[in-house]
Amino acid sequence: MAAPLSTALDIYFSGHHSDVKRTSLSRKWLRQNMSKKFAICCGTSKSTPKAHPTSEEPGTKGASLSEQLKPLSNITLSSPTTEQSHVLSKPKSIWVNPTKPKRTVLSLQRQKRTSHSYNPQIRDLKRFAQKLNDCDDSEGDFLAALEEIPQPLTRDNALLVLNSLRPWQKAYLFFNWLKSRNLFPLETIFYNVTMKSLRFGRQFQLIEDLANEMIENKIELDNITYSTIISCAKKCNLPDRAVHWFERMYKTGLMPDEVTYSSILDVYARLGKVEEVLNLYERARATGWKPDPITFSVLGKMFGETGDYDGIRYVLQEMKSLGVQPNLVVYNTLLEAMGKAGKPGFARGLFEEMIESGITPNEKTLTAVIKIYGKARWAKDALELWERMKNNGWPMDFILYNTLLNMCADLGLVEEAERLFEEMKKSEHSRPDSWSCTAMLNIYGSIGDVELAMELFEEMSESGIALNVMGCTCLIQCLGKAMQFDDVVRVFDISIEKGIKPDDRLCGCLLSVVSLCEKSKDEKKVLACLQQANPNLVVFIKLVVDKKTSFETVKEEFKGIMSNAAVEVRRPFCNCLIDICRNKGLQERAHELLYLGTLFGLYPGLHNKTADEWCLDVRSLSVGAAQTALEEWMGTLTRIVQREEQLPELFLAQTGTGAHKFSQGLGIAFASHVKKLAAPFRQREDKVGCFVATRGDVVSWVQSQLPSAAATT
DNA sequence: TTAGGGTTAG
Repeated sequence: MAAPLSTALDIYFSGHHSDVKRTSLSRKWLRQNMSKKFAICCGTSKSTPKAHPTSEEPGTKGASLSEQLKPLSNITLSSPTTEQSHVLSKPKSIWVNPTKPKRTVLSLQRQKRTSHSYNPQIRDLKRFAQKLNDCDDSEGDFLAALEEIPQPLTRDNALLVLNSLRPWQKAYLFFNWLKSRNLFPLETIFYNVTMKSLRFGRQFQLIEDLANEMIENKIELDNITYSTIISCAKKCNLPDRAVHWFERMYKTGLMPDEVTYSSILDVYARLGKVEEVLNLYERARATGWKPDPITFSVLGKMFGETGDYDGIRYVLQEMKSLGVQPNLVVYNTLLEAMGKAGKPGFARGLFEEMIESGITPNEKTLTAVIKIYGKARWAKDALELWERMKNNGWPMDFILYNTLLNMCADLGLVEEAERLFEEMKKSEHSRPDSWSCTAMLNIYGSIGDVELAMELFEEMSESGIALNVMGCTCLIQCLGKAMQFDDVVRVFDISIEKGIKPDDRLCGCLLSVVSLCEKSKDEKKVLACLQQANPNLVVFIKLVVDKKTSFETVKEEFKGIMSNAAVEVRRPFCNCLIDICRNKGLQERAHELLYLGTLFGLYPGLHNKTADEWCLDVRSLSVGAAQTALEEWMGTLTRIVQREEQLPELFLAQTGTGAHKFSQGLGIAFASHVKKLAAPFRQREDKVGCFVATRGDVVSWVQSQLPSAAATT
């Protein structure tokens, strides 16, 4: 039988592929169709999958709600099956009768809470509940204290007490006591209140036990029950259980209201199932639902997680077209999302719009915006905002303090950071912690001030602030650059002793320190550290620096090392390995490594070609890797000239000015290598870190390198 | 927490 709830949307959205193309397609589709009252065709295939409806939705009349909803839970929520992929691969143009109302997927009415009348005993009961809260946690003491309960213990009185008990253990004990006394039937609300308490204690198993008990005793589970179960599963990082209960809800014929619905949207969003979220969202919208700001916050966060700028704009556009005014949380979420999508300009606009609308930013807003300005290196905007924060007395907390410190590190604002750090020391609620110290170590590392970095390191152990893995990395990097290898080893050993677990970034840092060692005794010491952190990496280094190792072996092992490393450290790993080889005069191996790095996609955008201009962009390369890339490029150009193939008018090599104002070494080293190779590039005066050559320059350079060729022309 | 959903740090 045809799936009753199926519409064009079922076929279009039933896929479980989360690739970007489909997601953006879905959204595009959503954008175009949201306001239309009927579904339109969405496929071109001529064949009709039997399992799906064509122009009608047959078989829905008289079907139970549970049956009607089955396809939704099966098609939308469960894992993909061959049948579904079949459906997906053969979409069919279909029309849905516009006069037929959309089948609902959520109840537009939020579940009403029962109102209770004023309880004249409220003061006595509150006092009694307080006494229970104050008594010892042991079951015996609690039950003894219960003997003094004000009489009579009516349903309402019991509920009031249950609601006032905390922590969860006491509420749970009281609930079980009520059950054993059998004074009155324990209806849904008693379970809901108890579950709420259990949720605070993250006791998902107990909540699930209670839910099963309700089912067994035929006590109705309502929207509040389900949303409590789902949000607890989410809190306990058990998305599968959240989905399970959501599906069960449909199967039993209970329609979720918007609270339950947005809660499950959030579950899917956190699982990264963008398409499912959009599917559910669209379906609900199509039945006339006007989502509230919480839903938009969920969507905004989801798009932020994938840095999906179009998605964020879609959320804004939806809110605008539905006349939903963003609240503080929505603004915060969208600002955060804009940051993740790398759109500082739009974030700034949104922030100003928020202020304009009369909303006062809180700590989270300011943390998001300061972070964005810092990462974008917008010093002017960051400092202006900081000033505004002070002038307006906007709220600060220690996360915001630490974010300001990180911003200072990003912008190289050393004095400002030091002032702020001192201010934190004097403050009552925002004393420096590991994060603050890490930011300072980062700053001292960036300006290469080993003394200040080590001073802070000692100060930390005196004041009992633990060094974390990132602080350790910053400090070791700083010591390495200062060639203080014994201190590198000392800091590393202390860190391990104190229980720091080395991560890939720390390994990358140690690897870069290895590349700085000039004496073999230093190299040995640092390699011994690396041996503890990542023995495989040490094995690989030995293999690579051994001339006898074949390229095929290097390639195989390279693959293993890189696939085991976090994505963000793969390129730095490769850069350092190239540096190590070059330092040992193993140029050929360095070229092989650069080739492998390129092969495995670690250097996207290294070469950029247009008809008029070829560009070598070495901005993300280390000195050795950049030199290797330049040699490689000159070799390629030589071959092209010799073969008399087409060349563009202009050649460009970019080193950039260094991502950080303290790291400008690459341009200098590159320039000297250009000179050494007598390559025809000259540094542009108007643009630092940019080297240019014309076609004529390159051709004559090649000819000068090949005297015999020059003689014949 | 006063029966249920959303937002801050390398």
